Amino acid sequence: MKDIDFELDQSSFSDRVYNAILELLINHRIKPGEKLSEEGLASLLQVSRTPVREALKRLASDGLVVFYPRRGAYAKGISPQDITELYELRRCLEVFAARRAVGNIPEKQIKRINLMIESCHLADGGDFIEAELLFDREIHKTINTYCNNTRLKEMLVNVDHLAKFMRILHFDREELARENFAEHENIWRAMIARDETLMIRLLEEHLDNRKKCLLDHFHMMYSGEEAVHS
Amino acid sequence: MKDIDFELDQSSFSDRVYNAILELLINHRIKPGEKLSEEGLASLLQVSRTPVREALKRLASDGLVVFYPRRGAYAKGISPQDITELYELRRCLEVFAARRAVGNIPEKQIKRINLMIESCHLADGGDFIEAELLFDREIHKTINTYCNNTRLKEMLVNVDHLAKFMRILHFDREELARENFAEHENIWRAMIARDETLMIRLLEEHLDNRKKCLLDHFHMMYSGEEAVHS
DNA sequence: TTCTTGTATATTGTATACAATATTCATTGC
DNA sequence: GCAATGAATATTGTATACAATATACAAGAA
Repeated sequence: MKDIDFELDQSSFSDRVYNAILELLINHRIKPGEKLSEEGLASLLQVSRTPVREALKRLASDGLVVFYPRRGAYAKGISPQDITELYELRRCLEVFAARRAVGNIPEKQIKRINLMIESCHLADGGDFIEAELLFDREIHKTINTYCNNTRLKEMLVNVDHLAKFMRILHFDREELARENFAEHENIWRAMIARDETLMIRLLEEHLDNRKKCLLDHFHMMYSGEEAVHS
Repeated sequence: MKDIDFELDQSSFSDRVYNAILELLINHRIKPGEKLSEEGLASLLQVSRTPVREALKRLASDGLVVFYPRRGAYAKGISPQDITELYELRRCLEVFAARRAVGNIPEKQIKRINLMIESCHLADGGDFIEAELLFDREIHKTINTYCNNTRLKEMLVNVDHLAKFMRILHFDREELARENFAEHENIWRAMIARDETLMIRLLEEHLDNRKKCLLDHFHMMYSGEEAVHS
């Protein structure tokens, strides 16, 4: 008999704790600079310190957490320098990935995303924000899926997590979503038209805009201070 | 009184075990596909399983080790696909880093490297191989140091480890060193002349050559097989 | 008060213990 | 002989124990 794979949740405590803490960081339930006590997280998540420690070490590899010897783990502090560095790296990696993905995306996926764009055009207010988020995720997922490079995929996921973590606060969510959508739509149209040069230009502009936006917010919020809870 | 930092070896067992296993992998004392028993490494390195596990998890994040749930850690297997993917990623990251480093390198460091090039020209045989290795390391270290992007630096170190790990066997060490040297010297000259366009072209050619060289060796050694100890 | 200094407490880094799952290997049946 | 089965063994994943270090806080000196 062929091995019917029941696939009963292979994920370990370590993995689940990793994802849980990642969520806490990305949703800003844990803020930059905040201490991550092993015991505290262990009792919060109802496991022992061991899987918590493994998760924290992994998050440290990801760059979201910093370990100070014998003093424990802290959520990474964020400085304008960090934002600048991250977005420059992101630009490098995403442009590379997008170039590789162009011409690799199956017709079905193209249709799927075109439909999501339609939805955005039809929706408004809260619905638009929701629809735009789905479109945003899907376009990034598509580039990730079809760039055909395993390690690059991991790095893209990583910079994505870092970017989310650094997106500390946004005032006007709808305005942001509108800007994001306009930029993404243009990038997407260049992608499916296979106009690589245009796509790269638009993608670079997009990321530069997002970087600038983040930096402006950062400076407005923390003018004078060096870093957020460094 | 100013804090005179005695700096008495902050490194933990975890760190030292990590470096030890990394060495074993890079020097091919542990071969691709080989099992990495926690108990075995623990007794080899005279520590408990805990720091070994932390080191293995970190190496897994680095992509040098693969974990199979409840079955343990294995040195990553190598396929031509892996080599191709790595060198394409390396090209992306190193070109980016080199562009950022150009014009950032202090005069003193330029002189230092120029001297190392001199040494290579003067040396021959085993001495040349030795001198070329030093020059190779120094040029990469220089790009890493002056690219001014923390996360990028970590990624460069990572792809460098992966590249070393995949460099399974080389027959003619001197011929390889000569080729490497010629390419590196040209790249370096373009860098200090601040001819970015030429530098990028030479760097890309260099990495493509190294990739091809590795793939050729791989195919010669394992023609027919799918991967090395996958 | 403010700055030391010392002690109690808490937390980390590592070792060990233990339960759950893989692997090994001998035995059985074909 | 070879595949299937199952007990014995080994290894992993997680919990706990323990020693070393850091933190917090109280008492005393400047």
